[in-house]
Amino acid sequence: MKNSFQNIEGTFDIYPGAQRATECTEIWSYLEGIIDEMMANYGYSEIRTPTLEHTGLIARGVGQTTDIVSKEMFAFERGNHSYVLRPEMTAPIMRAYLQHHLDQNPGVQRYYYIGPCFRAERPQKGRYRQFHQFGAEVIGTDDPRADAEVIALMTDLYQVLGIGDTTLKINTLGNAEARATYRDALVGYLTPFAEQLTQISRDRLSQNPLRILDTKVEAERVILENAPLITEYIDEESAINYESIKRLISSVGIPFVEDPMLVRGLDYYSHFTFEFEVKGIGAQNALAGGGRYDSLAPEIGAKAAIPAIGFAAGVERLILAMENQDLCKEHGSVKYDVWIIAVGDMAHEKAFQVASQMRKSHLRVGMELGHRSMKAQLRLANRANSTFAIIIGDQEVKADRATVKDMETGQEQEVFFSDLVERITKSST
RNA sequence: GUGAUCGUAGCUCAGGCGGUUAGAGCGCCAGGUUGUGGCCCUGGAGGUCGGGGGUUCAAGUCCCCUCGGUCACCCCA
Repeated sequence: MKNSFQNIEGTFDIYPGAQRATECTEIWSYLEGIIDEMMANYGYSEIRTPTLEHTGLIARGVGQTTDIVSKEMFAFERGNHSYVLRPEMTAPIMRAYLQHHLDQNPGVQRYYYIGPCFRAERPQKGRYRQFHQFGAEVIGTDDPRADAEVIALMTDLYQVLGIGDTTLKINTLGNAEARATYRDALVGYLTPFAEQLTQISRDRLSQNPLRILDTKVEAERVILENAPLITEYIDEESAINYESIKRLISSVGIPFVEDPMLVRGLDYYSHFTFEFEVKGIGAQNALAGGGRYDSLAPEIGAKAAIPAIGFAAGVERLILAMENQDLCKEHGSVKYDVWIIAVGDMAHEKAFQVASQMRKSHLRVGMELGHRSMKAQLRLANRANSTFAIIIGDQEVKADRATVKDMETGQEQEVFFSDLVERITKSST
């Protein structure tokens, strides 16, 4: 490249007309529009928090021993403070909730967000160093309907987008005591096999044994076949809630698969957890993941637990799934109502005024700004997919009439400048 | 962080075992039609062959380093 500056590894630009769907402005706009609409349908309000947070918030919230905190953070020092580019949004949102006493608002709080997150991993398909997440959080209730609601929300979104082939996996991790008992049982079971485990799993045996459950190493999976299941250790309240959630989502026709090995990699999850997967987007097939995180609030400064449930979904992965299922094509180009063609200095000024007037009437107006031939400008009108071309030359300025050309039929008509807006508005809607 | 693989025009790619001014298609610009798009024809612009170093009379081609892309492990959205 002649240009010596490039975007940083694992990041990418989003620009109009990009060949890759994940880099194409039009696809992003379309998707963001659908997400905003869906969230509004469900009564979720947008929340925006800073990209930068104190390192301590993330370390405490997400968990010191998680991979995200221990090796994937973009953190830096400045003055006496340590900052991070946020690797996820749930902890920041809970921080904002506590900081602004949002529990004082009436009723349960429902939020959604969309924005960039950062993790220092080696990039691959569906995984970038700067990536985008959108998600929803319901804070202030432990009612199973909240859990079922966020599931329904995601399911509806996939349906509206037309995405098929998704699998919903669900599990419950129980309360803290249940998990501790299970953890001991699992460690007890796995310790005799320690010699056969990978180094990573051996470390986890003492650090975070539940993480061993989703290993991909075949030998370890074989060992795990006879391991105790968390299902046998779940506390009664969790079990009842879990049954309610299953009943609720079944009652609205949402299929799911129970997976007792599903544990999420962030420390704040407890009770209900879930994950949406899709085929065909590479090894990183998790479209969205989430669960209940009642214990997050006290971890970052609240006096007591605050019941909450939410999920995070990857925007890039969603776009990859759309692309894979051929759902990106029709969102490729902007359609113009009119394209104004001006030849000559007098015409240029007139065209500027006409464009201004038409734009005030909410028409989509395109116009070239250089001094190019009529032929060239018509070609642009054609490429821009415009319904009409309005031709303004010396003749038109003198006659006080523009030539309006229907780009599909090729038919032309002379229209007084004063009647232009009305003429176009009538026929373009 | 580990590994594999790739890097030639804006894009997709050709360039046998090193050998003249590095090519094509698409796209872009202009003209063919002195004021008319799509199709067609003609022409043009655009490349220090990712970057640096080395071997050689000679490197896009061979060697080393480096920077990126892609994919997988790992992890997760």
